[in-house]
Amino acid sequence: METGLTIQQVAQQTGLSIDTLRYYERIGLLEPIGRAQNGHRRYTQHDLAWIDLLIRLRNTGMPRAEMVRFAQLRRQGSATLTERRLMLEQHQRSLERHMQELEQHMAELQQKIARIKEREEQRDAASHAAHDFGQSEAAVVASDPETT
Amino acid sequence: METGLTIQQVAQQTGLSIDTLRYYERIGLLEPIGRAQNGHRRYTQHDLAWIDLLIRLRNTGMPRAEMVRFAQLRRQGSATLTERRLMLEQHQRSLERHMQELEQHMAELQQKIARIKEREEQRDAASHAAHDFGQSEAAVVASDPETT
DNA sequence: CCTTGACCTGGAGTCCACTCCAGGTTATAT
DNA sequence: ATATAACCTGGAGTGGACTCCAGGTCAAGG
Repeated sequence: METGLTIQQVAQQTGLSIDTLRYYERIGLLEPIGRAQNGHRRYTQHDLAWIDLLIRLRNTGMPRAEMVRFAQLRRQGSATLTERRLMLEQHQRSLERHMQELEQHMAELQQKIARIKEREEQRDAASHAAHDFGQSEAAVVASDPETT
Repeated sequence: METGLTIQQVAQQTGLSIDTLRYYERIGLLEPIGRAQNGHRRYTQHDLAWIDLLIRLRNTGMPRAEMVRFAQLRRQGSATLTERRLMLEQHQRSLERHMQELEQHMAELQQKIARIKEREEQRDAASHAAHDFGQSEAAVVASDPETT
């Protein structure tokens, strides 16, 4: 069985580093990868698909311990399908909540930016006024309480 | 000036731990907080508002170094308003991208869950068949290639 | 007077998720 | 024959973000 992808190829295709791939194997996120005669890893398409799922879980914030648990269940075969589905559904719900929070934060950031714009205009107006009336820069700056 | 919130009150109101509040001050996310006569910190509403912004930035994934930079600019007063706004706008754009990625991942998770459901049904059908034909559990499990 | 509770400081420890060695093997190119 | 490249292993190091700890101060209550 000399087919299969080298660790380098998998790194390129997945965007994970070679070290990370070996690390994932060490901590049990990947089952032991098959080897060529020379001892080098050879990844199957099957491995690839699993790695893609891992990346998705990681990028959606699933904690490492939970991913390890998920990987363990997978190794136990189809008897654990339901448990795995429940885990994913649970994760999906928490992701949904997280995304709603992000929306919220986004809106607040938007407001913050708007307030900064206002203050930029005030500042510029004040500095023009200062210039017109010969008021000192220091006094102008001091008049800005920098409230947020 | 004996007014202001104790560190404990701020911890409760913000959800940050007392240790985290002190830690944020150490690394320069918070300017040195005012003290009561006995040396205890007293937080103003102004501090509170700033902490809320920090939490928002943190929760939307701004890296610590960038937050420190932002805090430094803020200490320099209104002259840096524009630079700060640009930072926030930039951050907002990256957050937007991140949220789109999450949407994408969410959709893929959804598909994954659907495929697992299919396999659960297949498995159950197979196990009933096995039962009907007296086929062994082991053989049924072995017939599942566990492809994803 | 003594304890209790809320705080203080500087520094060490923890967890996560990698990332980087050092030293070794094997296959290929010059 | 040897150098280069691509791997291997076990283990140490890193950076971020806290979190915990030892030892100390201070004000109020029993």
